[in-house]
Amino acid sequence: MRVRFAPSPTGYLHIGGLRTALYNFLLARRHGGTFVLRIEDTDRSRFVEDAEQDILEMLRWAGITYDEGPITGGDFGPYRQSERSARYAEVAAQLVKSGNAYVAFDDDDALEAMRSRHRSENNPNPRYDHTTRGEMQNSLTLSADAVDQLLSEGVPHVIRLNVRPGETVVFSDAVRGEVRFESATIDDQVLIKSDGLPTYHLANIVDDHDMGITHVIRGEEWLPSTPKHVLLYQAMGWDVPTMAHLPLILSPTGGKLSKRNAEKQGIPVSVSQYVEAGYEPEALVNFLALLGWNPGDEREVFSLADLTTAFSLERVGQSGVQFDLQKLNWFNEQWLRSKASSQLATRLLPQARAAFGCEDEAYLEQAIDMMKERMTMAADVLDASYLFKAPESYDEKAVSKRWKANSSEVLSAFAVVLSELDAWSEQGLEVSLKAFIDAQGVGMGALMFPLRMALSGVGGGPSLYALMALIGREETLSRIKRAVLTIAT
RNA sequence: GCCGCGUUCGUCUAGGGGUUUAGGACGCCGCCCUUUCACGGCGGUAACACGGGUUCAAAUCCCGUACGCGGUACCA
Repeated sequence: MRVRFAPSPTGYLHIGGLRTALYNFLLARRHGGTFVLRIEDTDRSRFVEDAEQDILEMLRWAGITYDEGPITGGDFGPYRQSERSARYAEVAAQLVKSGNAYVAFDDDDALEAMRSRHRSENNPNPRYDHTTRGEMQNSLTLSADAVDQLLSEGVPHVIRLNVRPGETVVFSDAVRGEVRFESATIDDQVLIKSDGLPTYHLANIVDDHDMGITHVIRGEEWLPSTPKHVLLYQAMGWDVPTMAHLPLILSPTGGKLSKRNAEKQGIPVSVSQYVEAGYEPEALVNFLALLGWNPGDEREVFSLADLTTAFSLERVGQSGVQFDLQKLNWFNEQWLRSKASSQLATRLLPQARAAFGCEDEAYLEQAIDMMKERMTMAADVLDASYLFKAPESYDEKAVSKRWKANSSEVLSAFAVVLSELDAWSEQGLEVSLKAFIDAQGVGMGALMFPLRMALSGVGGGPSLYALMALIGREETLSRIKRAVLTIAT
């Protein structure tokens, strides 16, 4: 088995692209096959300089490795289409020779003229096909001499697929079963553009054949052009690989997950944006894997390794799937909790340093330990600024609701106990606090709430015993003192 | 317009003729746990697009309609 991911460097890696890459990768790993990365850079006008680099980086971030590709190399290289032009020209020439393709000289104006001649309400998009090619300038309508003449004069031209009407093109899709198209509904696709470079359709089938690709797994947007590809394989006498068209990822409202549309709804489309937002790679991979595929049982949390043993094309769904950020966040929480605090601390230290001047990785690790079950994103720990410095303000609503007349008094009395406490530890603090409220005859809340407010400035958060143990005696006393002064007045 | 693909809780989905009072997960709501907020536990909310047919029996098979999505470029 040989599969490939063949992105076009016309933009940064898209979330849907990552899923396609993932499914290809999983299938290859599952079956001991080979995963090829091929860069389809035949569109000079939309080429984005650093897109290829982004694609490579994002795959690496996600943990998706490939066996052959640009940089990596392999026996079927080169792996950038811009470096394989000669081969496409050769195949195109063969197709012309066998009558399966033809040369066409029509420029943009001629094309538009044809379209406006035929355009009507019932035919808003006239095609260059068997019904219209007879009225155009091509090697089917011109004499051989005229064609040679134009070619020798260097007149710009393209090569088009010669689609004969009256045939039914049938292929079997691993996800959808048998799919059929009438050839009369297929246009004479441009194979070689006037700049001499191939279109996707030609380059793709040539490379898939030459690289020995056995399974083509790609997005559903390619389904309508698959009959053209089948025709091309047949014209060259090549085997058609197994086709599998994945359901499209839709926006949360069901529309296309286009950049504009999605970002309006707060859904980033570039993988790099998820990296920047701080998502765990395992979470994105896990979420994406389940978007259009399921294991058939009730498991939901999968590592990449788990996925490689569970994945199969048979369990890929057929209908479009809506992107749900909340579910992604849930996966992120799951993965965050499974990670060692020490690992997260190492990662977050630079940010903690920038925000709070925190240089102590062990301290950060303890802070993460107590915050882990409250975090959606790793960096959430840094939002709890009270872990690193005294609160600058106190939540007014919470104060007015729960700061009582005796709160300052209780707090001040407890501060005395704290200043004399021998065992400054989570357990020691808990013991002394409980002894204190017993002795004072006050309720737990009468002390806990003012204390929480003094230490954190907010109404909710981690265990106060843990918090005091973390920030230390001096800081605890100073925060209490300050709160008593600030809130009481 | 035409061509293609699709349609089970709001979302991701299981189920593919009788096992179904249609199961799980996210979300939401409630209860419990609890100093708080979370975590966790328990419970609840909520779906077979519609119409025909086939069959003793249809969410499941067939046809039609509606709706959604994709394609209809010298983009990929």
